[in-house]
Amino acid sequence: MALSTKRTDRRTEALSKERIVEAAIHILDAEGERALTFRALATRLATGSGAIYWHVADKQALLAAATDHILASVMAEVAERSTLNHDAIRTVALGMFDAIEAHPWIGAQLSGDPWQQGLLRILEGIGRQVQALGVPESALFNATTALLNCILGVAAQHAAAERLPRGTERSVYLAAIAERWTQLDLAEYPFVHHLAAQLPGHDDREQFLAGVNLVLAGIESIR
Amino acid sequence: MALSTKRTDRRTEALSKERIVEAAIHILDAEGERALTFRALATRLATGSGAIYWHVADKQALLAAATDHILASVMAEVAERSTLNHDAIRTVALGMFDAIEAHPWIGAQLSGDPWQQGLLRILEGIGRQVQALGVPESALFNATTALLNCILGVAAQHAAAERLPRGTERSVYLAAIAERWTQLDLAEYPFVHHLAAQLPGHDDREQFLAGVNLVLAGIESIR
DNA sequence: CGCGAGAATGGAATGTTGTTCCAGCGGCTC
DNA sequence: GAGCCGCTGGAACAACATTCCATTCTCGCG
Repeated sequence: MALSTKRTDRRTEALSKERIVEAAIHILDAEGERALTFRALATRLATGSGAIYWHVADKQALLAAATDHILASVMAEVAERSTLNHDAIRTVALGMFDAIEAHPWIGAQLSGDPWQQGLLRILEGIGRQVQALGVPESALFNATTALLNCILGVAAQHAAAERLPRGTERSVYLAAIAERWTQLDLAEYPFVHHLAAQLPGHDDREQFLAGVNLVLAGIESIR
Repeated sequence: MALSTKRTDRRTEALSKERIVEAAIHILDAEGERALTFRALATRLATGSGAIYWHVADKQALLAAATDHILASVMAEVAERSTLNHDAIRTVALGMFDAIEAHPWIGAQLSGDPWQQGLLRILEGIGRQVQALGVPESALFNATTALLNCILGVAAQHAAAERLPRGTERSVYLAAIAERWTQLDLAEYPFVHHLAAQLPGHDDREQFLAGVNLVLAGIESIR
């Protein structure tokens, strides 16, 4: 009986790539990117690091799998609210924005490896709509990657914020940046000074959407 | 005399932040990002790692300083060919593109920390021209960061290529990506398949410029 | 001229990390 | 039951960023 119980336990809690990825995501979300080590992961899964390596090639693959897991659910959710063209693009883009905001470590992953599996889902989702918009063949690639750049941009921004000590308030962070900007030489950096003033109280989501709209307007003009 | 000679030598080859940064850039350019370790740096400077730490806070600061060093020279060079508005923006942008292509490790640095000193130079350079373009106050920030996103996008792409084993041919790299794309499920990724066909023989610089032009066109439309 | 304080140096030591290695266990097939 | 194989857990390893410290060098002051 003891044996059978143990076996059941084993089966129930059997190690698998999926279970590993879920544990990794939990650590990443709860304690940040730096806290994800194979030791921490092994502890949380009550096993050794060697066992994890049997399921996952290396840390990069683990992070890629975790990112893909999140992005897949983003696209799945977005796919339900089926809209068309412009609105569809905005919906996908905002879905990405929210995902990156909720899991900032994705930002580092995406900007570090933009052609990884996960982003292809987004490329596909956006590209189809751009195509449906009637963009000429020759400009398809450029228009789609321009939209992707908006996403990579916000990803980079959140990746930077992610590296901060845990629990830093967003407003404090923005204030610190504005502070640094205003300390620059006014004669040399007049424009940056100008921007610093409106940096606090700045809405990321709005900026992101404005960027997307700008690109969409540009696409309209070449259609 | 021996003493004086030794002292002179010391003076000539005295360690300084500048000399350290130059050595770091040399290693980064010659052997890639992964090769830049404090050991390698100490060896190249014929000193110990402790001495380096006296001049540089940590590795992040070193990379930031190296990046800033390059970006400063980019802006200096661009400033000479003084043009206006659209052309000035394109000139700055292309200068950045060329810099990232020549020193791909900058890509990783920029996308990892988009608000670092170095990028502010670019922000300033582009922002002024956007302002001169007559963009309304409320859209200034958004328009400028949208242009920056194009640069961050190409930075991320080169950062990914940088991580590859040394000496990988660009065409081979592109072919490998196209190969991966065509192996995706055609039903699920029709658009990616479509793009894969035109991925080899694809001109990065042109794509970059097209993205910038798209954003510029969008800016025109809200002016 | 000497001498002392602080700047600067070089290399050893420390603590983590990703990764590899291996001895063994459990279930499966003959 | 014997033997193989997928899988496990944890020890061992190499590399790294960073810290520490004993020593040397420089320069200004008495």
